[in-house]
Amino acid sequence: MPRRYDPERRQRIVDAAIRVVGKKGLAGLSHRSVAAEADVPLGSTTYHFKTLDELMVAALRQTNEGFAKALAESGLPQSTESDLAADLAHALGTWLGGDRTGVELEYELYLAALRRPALRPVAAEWTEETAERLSHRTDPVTARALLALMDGICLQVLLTGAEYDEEYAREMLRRVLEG
Amino acid sequence: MPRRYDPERRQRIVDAAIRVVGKKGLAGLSHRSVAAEADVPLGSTTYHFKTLDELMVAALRQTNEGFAKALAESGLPQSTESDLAADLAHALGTWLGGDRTGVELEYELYLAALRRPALRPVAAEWTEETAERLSHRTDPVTARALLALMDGICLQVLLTGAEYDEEYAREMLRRVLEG
DNA sequence: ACGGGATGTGTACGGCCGTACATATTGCGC
DNA sequence: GCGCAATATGTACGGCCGTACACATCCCGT
Repeated sequence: MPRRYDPERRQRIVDAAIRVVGKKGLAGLSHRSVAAEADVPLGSTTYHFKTLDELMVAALRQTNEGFAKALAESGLPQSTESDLAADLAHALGTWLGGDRTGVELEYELYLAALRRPALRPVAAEWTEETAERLSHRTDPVTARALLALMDGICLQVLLTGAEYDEEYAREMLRRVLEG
Repeated sequence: MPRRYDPERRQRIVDAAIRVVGKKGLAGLSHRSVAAEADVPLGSTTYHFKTLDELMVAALRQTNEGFAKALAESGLPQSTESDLAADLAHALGTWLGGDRTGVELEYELYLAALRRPALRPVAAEWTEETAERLSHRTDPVTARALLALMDGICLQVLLTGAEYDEEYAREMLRRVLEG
């Protein structure tokens, strides 16, 4: 039974976990399904992640970092001159416009924290970090409200199947901003 | 094996399902767990609900109705004179203030619609109905934004473990209202 | 009152799950 | 090179799951 040393085994398992959640949903996540997706034996997933919660934490962290990077690349942090509401509405549009698999995955992991205490610190961390980024262009309290509104709008789009209306989002974000 | 005719069997099963989700989370919902909670044999749950999705739909509908009734009793629909933002913020406070089991249950079922197409019409229906109620005191577009903001605020409270800040909620709702 | 369809009940099967563990291989400090 | 800890692998066990099905019982139209 030949076996090679794999210094990135852990990372490959996390990547596989994200793919599994994207394809089959969080309910389809198991040590076995991840092992199959990552093409590693069952014992390998249980060795690196004693608990499914541990694996979810790693996956959620990774997806959060991915979104944060995408948000940073959209030029949001800087440019204190442009219209923040328009920028946010546009970023949301870009995010929701393409393949929604990533968005659904993000929210599914994010919302799993409702029932899994282990995930809650990660979710809270994410909210805090993002609010802090936005705080460069508005006050912290407003920043949190902007995030809340964006979350709510995303959920409405995802749950009702409605089209994303960027103008509507911009207008409502503007109202919160210019209260 | 004595067995009595039970004309409310189906309703009892739905009630049991809601209790199960409240206690063990959506992941703990199964034909067997519901049957045990409702004190009926396994075959009874599979007879009345061929699919778990069917059972979830019934449960989500019932919790939605419960919240809608609570919201109606809070006197929200009428009283076009009072401050709508304050009323909504207060209702949210009441809802979040007591036992959060009900709130978590509501959101868990609500958000399950992300991955379960069968639940999405119910979730969409709920959003539409509630927005329509609010439309009596503002325009429909603003009503949807108010709902989105309320959802986002609730999620932040539930996910970050922060205390609910009614003043903050009132202020942000006011901004959306008076934009 | 009687027959058929709706409802209730118990049991069994195969499948996926988490976990545990004995065993094999590898890396690395010494 | 040696040895020990870290890592990798395969297998097995018990548990919960959805589903199916045969059979019992009951309601209701006629």
